[in-house]
Amino acid sequence: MSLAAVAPTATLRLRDELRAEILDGVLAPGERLSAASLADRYGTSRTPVREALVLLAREALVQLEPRRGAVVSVFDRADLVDLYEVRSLIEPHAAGRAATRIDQDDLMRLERICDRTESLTGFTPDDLDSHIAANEEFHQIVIDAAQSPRSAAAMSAVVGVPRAFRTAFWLSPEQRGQSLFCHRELLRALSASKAGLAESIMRMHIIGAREFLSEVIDVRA
Amino acid sequence: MSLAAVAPTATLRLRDELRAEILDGVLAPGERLSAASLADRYGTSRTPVREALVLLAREALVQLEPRRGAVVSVFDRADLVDLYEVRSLIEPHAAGRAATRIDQDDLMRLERICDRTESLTGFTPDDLDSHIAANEEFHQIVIDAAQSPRSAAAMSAVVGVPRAFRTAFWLSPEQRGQSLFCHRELLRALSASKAGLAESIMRMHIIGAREFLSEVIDVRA
DNA sequence: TTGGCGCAAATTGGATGCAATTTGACTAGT
DNA sequence: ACTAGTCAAATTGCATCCAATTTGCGCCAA
Repeated sequence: MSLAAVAPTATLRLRDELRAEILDGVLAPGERLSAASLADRYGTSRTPVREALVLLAREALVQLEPRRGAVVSVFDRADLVDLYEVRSLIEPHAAGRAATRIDQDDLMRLERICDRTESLTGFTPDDLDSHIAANEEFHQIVIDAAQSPRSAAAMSAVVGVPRAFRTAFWLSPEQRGQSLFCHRELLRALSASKAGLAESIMRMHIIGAREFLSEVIDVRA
Repeated sequence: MSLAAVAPTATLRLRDELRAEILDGVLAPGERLSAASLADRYGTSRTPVREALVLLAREALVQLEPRRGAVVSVFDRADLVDLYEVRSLIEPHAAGRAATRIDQDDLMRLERICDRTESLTGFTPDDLDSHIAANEEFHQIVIDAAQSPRSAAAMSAVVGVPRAFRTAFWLSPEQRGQSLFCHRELLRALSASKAGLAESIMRMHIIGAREFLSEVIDVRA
């Protein structure tokens, strides 16, 4: 019966929920995460909590010291720039590979995402969420299409931008326009199997986002 | 009192031991890893075994399917090329950053490693191990010196070359020479804070290794 | 003989219990 | 008043226990 959505384990659910809460700022940077209280909060025992924390430590979202528990990682401007620098290495590479490997089905999915994004003209919280989700979906499809397990692994160890920054990004009409433009151009390059072009577009896309976010933070700080 | 080597937890010891055994081929690719038997084998309970497996899954050394346990990942030529392609993105970047950030102490450690490597002229198992260990130490120092947590995280999600390949590499006198040459040149570039040069040397170093290993595998297959 | 069904054994994921370490508050001494 | 020392409470890491799912063997029928 179809793709049989296997019941996700409590560990994975907790990992996703905790990641969301950390990125949303519900769990503040520097906050200590006691396994017992988290287990209580989510209605599970400490075992899956511990395993989820181990996973999040690999994503650099929490820091885990032996015998001393976990604290939510702080995320400052240097981290953001660092993160985008690594993304600007891996994702263009993935886009280039994807150009010669992506299938028609994924191309259509990318196009639908572009169409969906274009129709979102408002700035309501719902629209923001849709933008963010669509963007993540788009990038994930490209990474998967690259068929490079190590690229995917490296990316998953690196992503994790606090929602505050993502929101700032999508609140800018100019960034929305640029992002959609890049996605459309990337789609064309991928459709035409133009690896070098796809790589370049992705690099511009990522570095552009980095520059914008970097400025936004500067203004705030 | 020094860096107080905190007692590593059983989880981390198991992670390291299992990783070593997987890379050494003691645990064969495709082999099913039952938590109970591993716990028995290492004299612990299943809890730390499970946590170690979760960690190794993030390094792509095992594959973990919910409710169905873990199997040792297979590692073929495509994996090796994929791995080195990602390394060739991240490590040169790290080397470039390290050039303007590394301190005198680390430079001296790198130099000592080069000296140590140069004195290893034999091809005994011990010498091979020393080569492999020295090489890993060298690269790790550079990555740490880059002071880029995301680069370090991305690398740790990507490394893990089966010992058979590493051995093949260091059994080649030509590769030994090239490797030492690259390390010495990299050391000079880092000492002179020449970021672009350091990056280029590292890129050549990684891609060179990839080409050699790729050929070796072709011959075998 | 071969294919499908069913039940038992094995195995996983999660909960709980326990010893060891850490935390942090209180006391005592300067 | 402030620092050092001590001891109890909290918390971690690991072992063990239990329910739920998967695996694999045996049986039966075609």
